[in-house]
Amino acid sequence: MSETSSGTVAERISRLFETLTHAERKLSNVMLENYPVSGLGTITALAETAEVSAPTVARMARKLGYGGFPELQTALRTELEATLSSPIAKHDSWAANAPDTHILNRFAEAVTDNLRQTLQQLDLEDFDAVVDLLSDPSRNIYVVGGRISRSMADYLFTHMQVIRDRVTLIPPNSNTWPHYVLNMTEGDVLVAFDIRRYEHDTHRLAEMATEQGAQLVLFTDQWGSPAARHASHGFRARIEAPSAWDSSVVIMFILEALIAAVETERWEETRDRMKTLEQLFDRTKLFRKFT
Amino acid sequence: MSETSSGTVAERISRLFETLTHAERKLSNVMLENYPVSGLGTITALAETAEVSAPTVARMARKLGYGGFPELQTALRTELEATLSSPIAKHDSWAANAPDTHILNRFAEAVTDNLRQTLQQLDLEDFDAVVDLLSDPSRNIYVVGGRISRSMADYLFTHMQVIRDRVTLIPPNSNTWPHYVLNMTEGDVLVAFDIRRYEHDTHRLAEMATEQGAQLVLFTDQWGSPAARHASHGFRARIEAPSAWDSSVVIMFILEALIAAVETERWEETRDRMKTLEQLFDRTKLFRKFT
DNA sequence: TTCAGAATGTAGCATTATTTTCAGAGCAAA
DNA sequence: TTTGCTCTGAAAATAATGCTACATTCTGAA
Repeated sequence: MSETSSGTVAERISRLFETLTHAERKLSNVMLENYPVSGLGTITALAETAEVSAPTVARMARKLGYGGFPELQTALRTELEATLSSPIAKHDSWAANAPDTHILNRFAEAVTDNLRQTLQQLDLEDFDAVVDLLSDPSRNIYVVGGRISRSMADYLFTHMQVIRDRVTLIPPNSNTWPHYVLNMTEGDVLVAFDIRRYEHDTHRLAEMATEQGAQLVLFTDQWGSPAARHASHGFRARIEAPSAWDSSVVIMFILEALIAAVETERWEETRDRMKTLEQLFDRTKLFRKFT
Repeated sequence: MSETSSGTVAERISRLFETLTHAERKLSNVMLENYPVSGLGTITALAETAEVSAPTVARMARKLGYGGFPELQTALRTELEATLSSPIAKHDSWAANAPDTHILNRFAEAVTDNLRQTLQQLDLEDFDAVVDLLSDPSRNIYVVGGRISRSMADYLFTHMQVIRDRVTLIPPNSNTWPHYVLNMTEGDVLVAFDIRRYEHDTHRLAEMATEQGAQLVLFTDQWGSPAARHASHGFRARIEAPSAWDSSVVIMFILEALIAAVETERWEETRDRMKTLEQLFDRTKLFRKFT
């Protein structure tokens, strides 16, 4: 079944993707992005959209097992006809060829529900306020996670570290926490993750930090962590999933939106820092060669 | 509102139908019959299907208010595009009370697009095969991430560690990697994350691991990492976001779905392990009290 | 760094599609 | 039947599309 010359255009692209070159991949993405309409215009139009040359498109058509671009177009039209004539069918399931009951589809359903519900009740003023806090270069930012949410904390830390100075990741081992609290002062920000099962230690840390005058930004689930009473700002994400575990996808989503917003807020500095970082990486690479 | 030059192609045809000539009516019927696909081929093909001449088709396009046949085709494609993308429920906006342009809404749009497109081209056989690999207790599992994707690796590791034995998280420092490769044997599994910018070291690790007989499961982006050539199974996630960074949300999604599937596969063992884990946590807590 | 080989784009050409021109067919009215 | 009109399609002219050959650029290995 792995023959080149069978299946829909999209399938063939996916199947051959590994063997495609840089320009061809760029083209593939454009074709799949607005499938199949983007492939129904002229070869020139498609080439321009994908920012590749027309011959590249023609070569790709060959690679996919068609005699040429027009032949590929005919295939697209045939597919489209079949799709349109079959009743609703369309977006019943997310993953193609998978039954609705496949874990991927059930997960997709759950996650988009979570996302919708979370956004519905998310307080925009809170969001913007947190962006301001995190953008303020005079504040120290501390990030801490729990047993599972540690990865989220880590993710936020990695990105914030690029964007700005004075960001600290507090390690998961709660023995060391007092040392960090010791350094917190009025106006500092503690970003904490506390998803069920809520961790007693996190609660304590929040308490101590706010007593030191730090502001608490709390990420929690729809039931709300007990630490919430100390929080100046909080995000309650829905985390339900068809699994024994909770889903962190929505949390990740909010994090990324936050990061993007902070980044925009301080774009000048961020850009400079990113540039410098690139250079430093290059030098590291060079350094390695001589080791 | 009865102007010729407005509305969809179908609407215009209906509106003008009475004024159309014999040959033009024959043509109209063909066009409406298999709308809009029949109009997307060449003018000659359409003419032949309708058993009229090509000039008739061109004249008709003019009558409908278009500059020529190609212009009519463009209109058809635009309509089609709108039709195909709208069933996916154009959410007016995700976050209540926020303008569409708020970063949260733009992000939500991008992420759901990413999710949809990723699932569309995701290979289910690959997915199921990876679930089998990760469920097989006789294999050692190694997990490794890059500079950013490290958090993803960490997240997977944390969960897999609960579910099963013999899971190792390879640290980000590539100096130590050979030590890990040394231990890999036939049938072991290396789960690697390589999102752009692709890291040369990761590529090398993949190479060495597969030479040792390990199977490579690779998470990458839509452009595909160079390490993919060594991969037995791969997931290509779309990572575009309205930000200077890429979005890891879809990767996280796939991870969670994988984890849920593996968990289901070996539910008996997982349940026992989770129960034991709970008890261990309780004892840790107790232990603390006396410290 | 240098070099070979692959990948990509440019330019021109062959092909195909579209439009225009024009002659003939059909039809209604005188 | 004739006349004049519109409609229609054949064929030529024009425009565009898509393909091939070749030059340039890029990439990766030595």
